[in-house]
Amino acid sequence: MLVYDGPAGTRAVRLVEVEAYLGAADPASHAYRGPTRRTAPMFGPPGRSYVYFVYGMYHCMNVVAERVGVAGAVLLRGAEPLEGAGDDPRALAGPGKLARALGLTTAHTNMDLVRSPLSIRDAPAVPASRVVRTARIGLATGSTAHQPWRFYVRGSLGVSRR
DNA sequence: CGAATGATCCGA
DNA sequence: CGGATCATTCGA
Repeated sequence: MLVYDGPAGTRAVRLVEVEAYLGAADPASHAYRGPTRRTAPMFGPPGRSYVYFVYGMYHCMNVVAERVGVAGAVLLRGAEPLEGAGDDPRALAGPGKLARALGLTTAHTNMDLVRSPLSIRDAPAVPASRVVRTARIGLATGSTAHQPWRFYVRGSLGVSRR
């Protein structure tokens, strides 16, 4: 689950859809061409956030997943509301909508997700039989475009495309 | 400095 | 399928 104790109170959601992004080996990744000011968190320590702004109006959040110097992150694409996040899972179905619902912006990039108001915590385990693995969404081109690096919980209304 | 573009979403 | 809308990135 993802918890944000922010200015609007505590908001908690149960993550049901994610995608993995690598570095130099993944043309679809922001980290493909090496670190920049924006993507620096992707090359930093694991367990921190990487939030970026795109299409002039949306923010998307990732969880950095590799050791320092190695790019790797998990894009949070969908969730179900638990607390303070409304009661409609469809409002959390999609990375832009998820970030918006929690009130996340680029100010929340590079935060320590273990010890900060924005945190990732354990949630009840999901049986492997309910986890679906598919290709990632919204990628233009690239050799990794068809890799099955998207995971979601079968049947959840918080999944962006079903 | 200018131009292109994007890990999206919504509405027609 | 196109438009919204702008920070970031790359090339000149």
